Amino acid sequence: MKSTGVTIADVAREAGVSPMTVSRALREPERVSAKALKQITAVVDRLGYQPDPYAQALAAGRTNVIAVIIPSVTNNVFADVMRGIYAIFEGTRWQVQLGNSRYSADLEEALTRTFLRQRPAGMIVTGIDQTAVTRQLLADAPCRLVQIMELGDTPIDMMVGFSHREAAQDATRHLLDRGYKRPGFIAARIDPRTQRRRLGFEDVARQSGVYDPNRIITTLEPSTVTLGGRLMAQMLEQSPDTDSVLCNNDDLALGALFECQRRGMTVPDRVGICGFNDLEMMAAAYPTVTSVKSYREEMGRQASTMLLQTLNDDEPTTPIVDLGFDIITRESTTRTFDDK
Amino acid sequence: MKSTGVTIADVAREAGVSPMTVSRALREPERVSAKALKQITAVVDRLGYQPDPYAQALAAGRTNVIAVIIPSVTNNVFADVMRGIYAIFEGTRWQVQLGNSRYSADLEEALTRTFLRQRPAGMIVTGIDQTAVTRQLLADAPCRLVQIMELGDTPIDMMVGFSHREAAQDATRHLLDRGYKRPGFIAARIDPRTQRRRLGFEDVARQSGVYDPNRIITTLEPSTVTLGGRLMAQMLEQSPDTDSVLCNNDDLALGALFECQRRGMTVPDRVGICGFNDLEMMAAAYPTVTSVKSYREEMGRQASTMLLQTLNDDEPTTPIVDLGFDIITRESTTRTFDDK
DNA sequence: CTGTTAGCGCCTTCAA
DNA sequence: TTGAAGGCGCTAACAG
Repeated sequence: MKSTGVTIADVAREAGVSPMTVSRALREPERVSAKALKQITAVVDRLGYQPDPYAQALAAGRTNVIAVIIPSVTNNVFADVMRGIYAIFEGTRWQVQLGNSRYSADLEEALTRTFLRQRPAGMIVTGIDQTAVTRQLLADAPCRLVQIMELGDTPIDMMVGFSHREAAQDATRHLLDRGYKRPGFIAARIDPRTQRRRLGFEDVARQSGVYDPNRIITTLEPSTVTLGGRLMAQMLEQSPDTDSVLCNNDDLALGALFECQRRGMTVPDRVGICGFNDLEMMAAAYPTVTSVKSYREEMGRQASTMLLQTLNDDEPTTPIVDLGFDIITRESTTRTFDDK
Repeated sequence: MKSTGVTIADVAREAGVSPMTVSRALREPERVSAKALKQITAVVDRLGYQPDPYAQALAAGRTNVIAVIIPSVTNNVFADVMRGIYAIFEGTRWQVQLGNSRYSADLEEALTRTFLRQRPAGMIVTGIDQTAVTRQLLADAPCRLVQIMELGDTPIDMMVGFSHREAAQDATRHLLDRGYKRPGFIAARIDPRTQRRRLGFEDVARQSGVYDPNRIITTLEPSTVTLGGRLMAQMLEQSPDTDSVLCNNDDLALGALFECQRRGMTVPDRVGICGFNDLEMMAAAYPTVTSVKSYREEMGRQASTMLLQTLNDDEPTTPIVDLGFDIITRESTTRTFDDK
């Protein structure tokens, strides 16, 4: 079975040059005479020649594949990151290939193997908690790599992210600064970043003398809005005096918000809610909730830009980029029709 | 640059057979003697041999790529579909490759070309509104194809979806059945499916004599929760007596819900809200809103299953599968602390 | 059941 | 600036 049928040899014949010249004309046009180039370009257009990526990969020993591994395709957070990545590679000669590790280190290892076998031109992977084997595979890989989402002291190569622990610290401080005295923490889908956020919460809660393990509720279930409601309900039942919650993400925060409304508890007066990521919907929520803004699309863009630089034999100015975060508070108008 | 370094020739040498036998052992183990198979398997494991996918593609003239084209990577709807697709192809020898057409028919055409050049083993594309050129490309493609999301009379090959127009008709009828008299329709990101939903709304509104163009608000902007709030506000200003809205999707519906709360309008008493897709969050929303449930993950699974059947030289029982939809109403408890 | 032969389409290397 | 030779790693097609 042929590909499109038209090969580099066809073009060469029609253009009256050797296949090699066509190959060059396509990849290094400046190393081909203007005359031949023009000739070849015309024939390529006329015949609709398209290089076979597999033959290219086989012959050249390298590819135009940018392998990206993320833990979830349904999570908005990674969808935003991917948007940033696609934005940068769009229109370039590089092809983004997505792998979904489904929050499993083992699956990630298998995926890494699969990808590496394709000799990608570059890789983007999520987080810093790869298995030792995966880390080794990546370190030995004959391509450049960016770890995204988090920061750490031992980057495999390059890194773009922010400190989830610090972000959670700041968010907790923010709650305390706003006058809340008994903050809680709810989290689902315990991945490494969730853990670090919990640590950040605990850091500040302890420092401030408001730490209470009964106000920390976590579960391994995947995050959903519904689950946010359930966890909030559980919180209010086991620690009824909880006056605020830091939620591990915005889905949980939204669920918590709905649960408060269901119970007729005013937000943010009776209960303050702080989410994480500041997804678009948080800006529209009413009553208003706070959230920790992460720069996800920018993270994808930054990582891709750095990778692109290395692909052009250019080093990025810094191998580690901290994108930071922001606590976003919105006008906290209480509902005018308050409950008793 | 070598791939892993170890090739089929290395395995063959170590196992004392010809490369061809190794190749066979890997792809059609039953056509190789038990002894040779065992021998080869051992060597493969010991050397960590991994076939080079590019060499395979080049030599065999076909690939293990399943090309998928969707219009958005950030839209939850497609994330769910993708989850279904990944679920089916996970663990098989097929590799899913995702393309993002960003709601552009031109980009879709370019993407189709790019994918086709890779001789995919199968394709999944979104919708039925491809350009004539794209349709032709797909029709001529040397692989099987499933169109998803919608149904139509002229499938290119196979099809899995549901009727958006009928769904919107039913949803509108549902609002009227619940006693609402002045339903509106809001939509953003006018894609073909959105158009069909609007038609469905208009069908029933006209039939029932409640059609009013001032209660139809659409915009080309992408859907967001914030935008849902804005459109709802606009609706209530230009047609203050609107008593219900069919929203083109759940993001808009959520925004509309928040806007109603901001204005102190009770849902569903003063205003009924119906979304589209029934995303997970809709189950948790309070006050409750109705939504048209679409079977997105199932759609991905069904499409993939059908494709898989054809890849195994098996025809699916039907080339066109209607997955239908459901109107999901939740216990519509009004808030007990009502406003004036 | 196994091996031989001959490419797949392109690119690297080297020589002209 | 151009071309010839050779091979990337694998697999069809055919013999044996």
